[in-house]
Amino acid sequence: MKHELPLSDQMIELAARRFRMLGEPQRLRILQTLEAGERTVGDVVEALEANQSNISKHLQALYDAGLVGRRRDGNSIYYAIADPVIFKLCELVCHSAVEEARARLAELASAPQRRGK
Amino acid sequence: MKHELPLSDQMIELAARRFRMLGEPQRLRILQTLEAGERTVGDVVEALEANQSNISKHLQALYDAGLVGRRRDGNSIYYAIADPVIFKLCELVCHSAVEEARARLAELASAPQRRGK
DNA sequence: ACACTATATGACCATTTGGTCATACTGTCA
DNA sequence: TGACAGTATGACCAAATGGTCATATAGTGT
Repeated sequence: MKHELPLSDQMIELAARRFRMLGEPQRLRILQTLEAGERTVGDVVEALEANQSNISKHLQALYDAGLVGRRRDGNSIYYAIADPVIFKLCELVCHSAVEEARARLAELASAPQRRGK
Repeated sequence: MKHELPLSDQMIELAARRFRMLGEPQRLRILQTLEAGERTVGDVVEALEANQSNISKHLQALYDAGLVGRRRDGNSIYYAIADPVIFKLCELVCHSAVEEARARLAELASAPQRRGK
């Protein structure tokens, strides 16, 4: 049994930073693209039919955050997931999000009290 | 064995929204405050020595996102964690963040190639 | 050296976001 | 009803963020 003492502000900041990294749809798509294995920037650009600058910047951000690794091979740079825990996180979030949506729907159906704005 | 087919854009958006909710230090602090049990807005304000508007808005956001629930009791409104998976998420993120920081330190110590900007 | 490919980055803009103040709303009690 | 406590919300500002264009950088092959 361990006490859950409040996390230090540093820790909070660190965790928030990581969550924020995962809080962008485009970045989630990129990570999803990398799930099958390492990919070059161009690969991702093509897969997502996106802007090169855009992908490059997001990958840089993910790299700075330590969520992906990279290696150079000739002209290309291969990015890869650095920490698979990412997918565990996504899985958990998706499940809970779906559950929540389901619950909200049920609530709407039975007692139509509004919740959103 | 199940295929990991790409999540729908809707799903991605939903997951991103939730991650974004967790991507604010102040909100993490609020959730942490609620970890021990339901609390009124005022309780949280006091615990975090924060601005009332600020807390109220964050709680509203968390509520809209379905991360917390609420009930009224007289003048007060009690907020409570709606989905404990939140803490699992935080735990995972904190672990991985710490690991990553550790790795970065080790790397710095041995081969001082810079990573951040 | 030159041309070419792949990636990174600075500049710029539009949008979003969080914080705060003042104020409105809602329930309680006399 | 009026005074009060607790909470929500509109208005405003400053800062952060994402997207895109143009350009810079780095490696390859001739």
